[in-house]
Amino acid sequence: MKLTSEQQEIIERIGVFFERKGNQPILGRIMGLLLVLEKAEATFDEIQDYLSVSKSAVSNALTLLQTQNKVEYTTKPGERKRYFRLRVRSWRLDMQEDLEGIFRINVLLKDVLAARSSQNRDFNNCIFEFQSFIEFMRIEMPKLIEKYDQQNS
Amino acid sequence: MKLTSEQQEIIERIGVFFERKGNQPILGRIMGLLLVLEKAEATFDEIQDYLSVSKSAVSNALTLLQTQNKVEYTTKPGERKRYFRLRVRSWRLDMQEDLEGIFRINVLLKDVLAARSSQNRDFNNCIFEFQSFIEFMRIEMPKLIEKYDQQNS
DNA sequence: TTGTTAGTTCATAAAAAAGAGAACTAAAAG
DNA sequence: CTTTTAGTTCTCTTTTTTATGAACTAACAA
Repeated sequence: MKLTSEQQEIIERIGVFFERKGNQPILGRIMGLLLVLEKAEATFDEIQDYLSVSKSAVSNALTLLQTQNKVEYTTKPGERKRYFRLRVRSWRLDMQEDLEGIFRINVLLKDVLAARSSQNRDFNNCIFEFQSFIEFMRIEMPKLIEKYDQQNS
Repeated sequence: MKLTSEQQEIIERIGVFFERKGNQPILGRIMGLLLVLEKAEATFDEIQDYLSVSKSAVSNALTLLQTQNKVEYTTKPGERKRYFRLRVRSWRLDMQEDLEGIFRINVLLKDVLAARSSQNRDFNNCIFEFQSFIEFMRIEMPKLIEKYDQQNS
């Protein structure tokens, strides 16, 4: 089975997206592949074939994706192969973590302020204001998520 | 002038924070340095001294930070040196961009859905739900920011 | 027991990123 | 002008990342 050029293009774009988050290229492409395949799953060697990468690269990538809870596998009775697929359910948590990651500058800025004398009031204030803004967002974000869940229940 | 070990430690932590966002190590350290210095500014060679890196590394890093609008410089009458400092005011916009970056998976997932047949309904639904969640966040986030600005005006 | 399949591990090659240091340039100072 | 200062650019080395291919292992199959 071959991928359409539309599928290939999406895989590359998703690859780049995850690569920019600090993952190695193959990880993103595997995610893309599993998103794009109709069955939404693939065996080890299918992944190898579709993406034309080496066994070891696939093995390492899958191990990583599994420890990151992004991928899991099932087996089928009487078959030795594993069928790998995305754990889409966990993505919302992943995204919340990503957001937390952005907001984590907050902690650093608090420490910066603690380490600074009160000498340069203007600058300190500037930092403080930004830091308050993040604190606000950090507190409101969970409320927003709650709101969403109430709307959709 | 020397940095205290507390200052050095904060610089490293801020360095790592920015490095993990995909910037090269020196960029983050320069940001950290400018956050930690009482004057909140430094000349080219002060940066070199404090961080003990080469001229070229400082030059490249500063150029980059300036094109990213993270740093600017002023000059003082009768002096040829430039005084580099952070553009803290723009950080809120930067952060909004970072958030947008996270939410951009949304667009990709829409394209994924468009490229998929209706064959695998379960999976499609799963993607669609996640995608709706992001769309919700993406719409609500600006409102949240507005709310903050109203509270603090 | 021997073979086969499915995947892992290890040693290394290839490519990319980060940074150093010297040569260079532009502008102001003497 | 010539010199000095401040910063830039270029070349090359070091380090890190990414991926390959071959050897290896575990489990089941014949």
